[in-house]
Amino acid sequence: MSAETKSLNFLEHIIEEDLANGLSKDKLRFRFPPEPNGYLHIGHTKAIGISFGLGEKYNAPVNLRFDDTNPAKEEQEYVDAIKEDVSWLGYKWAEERYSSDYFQELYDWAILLIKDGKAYIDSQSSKTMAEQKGTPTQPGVDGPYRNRTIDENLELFAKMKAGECNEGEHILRAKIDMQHVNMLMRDPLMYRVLKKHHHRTGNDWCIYPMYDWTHGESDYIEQISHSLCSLEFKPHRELYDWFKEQVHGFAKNKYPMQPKQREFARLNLSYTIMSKRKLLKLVEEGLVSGWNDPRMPTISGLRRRGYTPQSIRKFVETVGVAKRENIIDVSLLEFCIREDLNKKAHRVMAVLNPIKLVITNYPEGKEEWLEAENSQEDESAGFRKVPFSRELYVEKEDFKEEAGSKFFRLRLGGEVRLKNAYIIKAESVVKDAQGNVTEIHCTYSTDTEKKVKGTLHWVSIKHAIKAEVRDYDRLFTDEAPDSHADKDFMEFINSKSLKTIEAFVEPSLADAKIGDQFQFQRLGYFNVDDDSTSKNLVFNKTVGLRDSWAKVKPKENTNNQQGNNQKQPQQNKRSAIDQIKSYGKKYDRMQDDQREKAKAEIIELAKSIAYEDLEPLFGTAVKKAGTRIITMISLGVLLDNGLDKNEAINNFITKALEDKNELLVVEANALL
RNA sequence: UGGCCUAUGGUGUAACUGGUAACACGUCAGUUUUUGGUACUGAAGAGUCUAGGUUCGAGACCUAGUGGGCCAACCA
Repeated sequence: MSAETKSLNFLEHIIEEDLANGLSKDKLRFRFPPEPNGYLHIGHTKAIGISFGLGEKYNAPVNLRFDDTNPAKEEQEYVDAIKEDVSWLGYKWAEERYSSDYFQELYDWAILLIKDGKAYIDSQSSKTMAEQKGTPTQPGVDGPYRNRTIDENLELFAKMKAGECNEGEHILRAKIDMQHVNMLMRDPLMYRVLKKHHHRTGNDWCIYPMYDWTHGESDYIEQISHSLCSLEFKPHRELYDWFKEQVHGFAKNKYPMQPKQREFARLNLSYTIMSKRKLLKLVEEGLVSGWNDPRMPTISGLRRRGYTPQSIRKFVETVGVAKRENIIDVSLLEFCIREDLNKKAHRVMAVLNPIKLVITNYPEGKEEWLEAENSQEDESAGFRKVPFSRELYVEKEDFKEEAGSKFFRLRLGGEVRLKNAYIIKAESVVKDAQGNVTEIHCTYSTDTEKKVKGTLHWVSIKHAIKAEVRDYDRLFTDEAPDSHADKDFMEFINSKSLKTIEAFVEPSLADAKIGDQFQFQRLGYFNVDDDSTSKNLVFNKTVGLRDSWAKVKPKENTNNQQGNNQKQPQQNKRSAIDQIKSYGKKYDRMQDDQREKAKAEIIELAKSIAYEDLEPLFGTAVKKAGTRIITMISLGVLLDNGLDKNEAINNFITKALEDKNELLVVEANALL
């Protein structure tokens, strides 16, 4: 129960080990370093949660650092949005920093590196340099400028900085090793000429440092103890360390601690994408209303949709941290927001798909204001009044003329409770020319103690307020839209991801404010959208309630069968021989009937394997009887299909006959 | 023809320096219920990718294989 019993993730293990090895706890310092070139998304909340979470756990400072070294892509708008999102999540950064704060210091160090013979000016085109770089499997070759004199390098670098060079004319690169197995170590670029206005440094600079040179040294300047980033930066670590060691040589008095980069797997969510570039495309092509469209996986989108900071933090916490690729099921995110809103949201009644219901024995013109509980989860939530009258709206789905015993809602002749009101009985219906029910006529009873199976929500027609409700579906139809080599993620766009509904809500909602959150009873959680006005209320459906009725309900579930589709391909993906092998692991421990089934499966699978697949298993260790048995069974199938016995087969069988495992002996005998 | 990372129920994470798998979501069933919600109780579901090795003992350590990911932007 207590926090200390919770097991540590691998990053915490690393930190604990460092502390045990003498790192002082007050030296711990982390950072979250976004590039201000887009909005933060749910994937970033993992990185944020890790670094800020560690900060909270160890009471260590966490800087928010904008990695702003590419003026071509970065904008103040993004800086502001990022700050808003991080604050909204409830995290407090120790200091707001910018990589651009360090341009001068970085430049000074670059000169020292040149003087050390560790960096040089290259003056070739990017294309020829790329060619000289080789490929992951082929080493690179040295370029013609690699051995320029230090003086010449210094002079050219100064000219670059002075604005005397054009973009692409010269660059500064580190002198490491063009034959290095790690491509990043093949004389990486440190500076390029970029005659662009920077959102903070204006036109002060016309050379800008590259990521590898900037990022590590920014960590170093800020004396970050653990620099945590996602897995794709793993290859950069070697370079990170190389730069760090060079600079530490000049600056160890000023900056004693050398940071340590460690990498974790980024978060992926099913049915959405996590790439700023691709999200930008959705925005630019108008497929969503903006970065904060409620369907977007951005923090601002989730916020507008009605997700709370607590729910997102809980989500990130439950997801955990490790180093393997993952796709997290959206149902976990949905669980987190339901759990949070269940405690907080007040219950109200709203009818999204109305049908008129008339209570024939309720006097015309009469109205009553009935007491309704705001939340059964929170006693302090109190009560409100809801108006009741002769004519109501209820959900179309809640009525059927005839229905099976599993249908707890209203049917002709059946009784049902109206939430917060009376028990009614359906007596008759009115139909239009096409035979559609347009009105349900009921009688009511004031005996509310009576037990009935169903309870319906409703709204008094006379008092109800019209409201716009936006119902969202997932943005993509594929579980992993950007993981297909042969298909573009845009092909999986769900064209029906937004449904606008004209709904009727109870009058207490008249003064709901933007951002207010409610549970529309029996339907789900909804919040008041930014577009809402007092004249035209707009609600977003944050998430539906868990709905066990939907699972029982026959057919008509059109697009909710994704769950089944997944299992098949996963199994089919394993080759027959692998499936057979996995039977082998447990074969000798199975119950008789299970074993019969398994054997039949194995015989089936064995028909599609080759002898070459099987032969290596002849050498299986004696103690692994199961594997040897399944091998024997499979071998039998191959022999039946015309395979000739050879030396290896005979040896395998002979050896098996002497085994102490009876099952194996039986199978071996069968092959004689 | 390379290097690095990774492999545990449907999903995600655990298992302290080796002692035969736990938690959450999801699924199923029951109880409660003026929400087919919530809460509570219970169940099913993996023997840890494969093979070999070290060991009294391996999910953990070693080797090889297989699957997945990353690495050749004057992006970060």
